[in-house]
Amino acid sequence: MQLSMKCSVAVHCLIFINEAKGRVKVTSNLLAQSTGCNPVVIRNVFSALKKAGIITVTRGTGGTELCRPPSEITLYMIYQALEPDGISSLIGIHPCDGRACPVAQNIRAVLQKPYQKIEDGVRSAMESVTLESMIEDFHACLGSEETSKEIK
Amino acid sequence: MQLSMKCSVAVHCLIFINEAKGRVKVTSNLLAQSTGCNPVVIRNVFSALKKAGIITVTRGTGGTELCRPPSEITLYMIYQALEPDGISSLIGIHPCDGRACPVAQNIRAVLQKPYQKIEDGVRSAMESVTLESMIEDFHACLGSEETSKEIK
DNA sequence: AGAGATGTAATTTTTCATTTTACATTCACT
DNA sequence: AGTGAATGTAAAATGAAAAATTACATCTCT
Repeated sequence: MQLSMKCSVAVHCLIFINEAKGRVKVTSNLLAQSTGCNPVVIRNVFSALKKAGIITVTRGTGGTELCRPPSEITLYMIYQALEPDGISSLIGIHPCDGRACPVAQNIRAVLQKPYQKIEDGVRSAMESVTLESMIEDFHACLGSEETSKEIK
Repeated sequence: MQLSMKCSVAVHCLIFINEAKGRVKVTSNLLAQSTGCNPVVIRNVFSALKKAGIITVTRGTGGTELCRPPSEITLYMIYQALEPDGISSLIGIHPCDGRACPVAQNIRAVLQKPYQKIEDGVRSAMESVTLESMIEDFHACLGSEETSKEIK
């Protein structure tokens, strides 16, 4: 199970929303165009980000905005919003519970500590990345291109 | 893509091999019983661990042994043996290359740094776990059960 | 030669993420 | 009120990757 593409789509959306602020009304169709996903996928991402308090979405007429400064939005918040069972969904253990072998009976317990370490490692890495820093990097990318195109 | 179950199967196998040392000949059929996997799955895991210099497998007559002390075998070595493309196979980016939107054109570059951080976090977490420590934890599990059963 | 293993290619099955369809709901504007 | 353009979600369809299985070649000891 991959650090699902939803996460990269979400970052894409958030950067887009930030860039569009005050200029363009950001709808699920617009972002579907930009990301190459189906509008429903975008709406589901919106829904998750909304529940997590990261964006507001106005019903009926449409439009999306960040509801806190990018410096306060971490990659971990974004990830958690989209994968509620967290990082454990990245990690699998083969099922071998009812078996006579003592290794089979205890493998789950033995792996718990290492997998917890991995989870902690991923979490702290993700917490150290803010949307702000990704936006800065995005601008740096734009700057290094000869033509810095506008979002139309 | 999950931190594939192969990894937990491999740890299972290695603990088993360690426990059986000098007592039982460890065949793919035996470990298939213990893990609940098909013998071919076990053989494939063996094959990967062998290439990585973690175990030796004797052809023809059968049997498997660790070829270095458990303190020198890290979880990262095991993982790497089984997933040659490494941790990047855990992480995905939605494909949106040929699109006009500047966010789409640069999202890959923007995510590279954060994803590298995550990879580093996972790697160092995995490097800090040795087979020895997992074997110790396994023994602790055994000790805490009233009947500490033997591998038969 | 035969029994019991491993080694591996190739196929089938299963599982799961993703996409899509469909429709109810909401809001603004006329 | 009524229409148009959105969002919100459930549910079904699609597709792709993982896992299991089959099959058979190869090896080693007795």
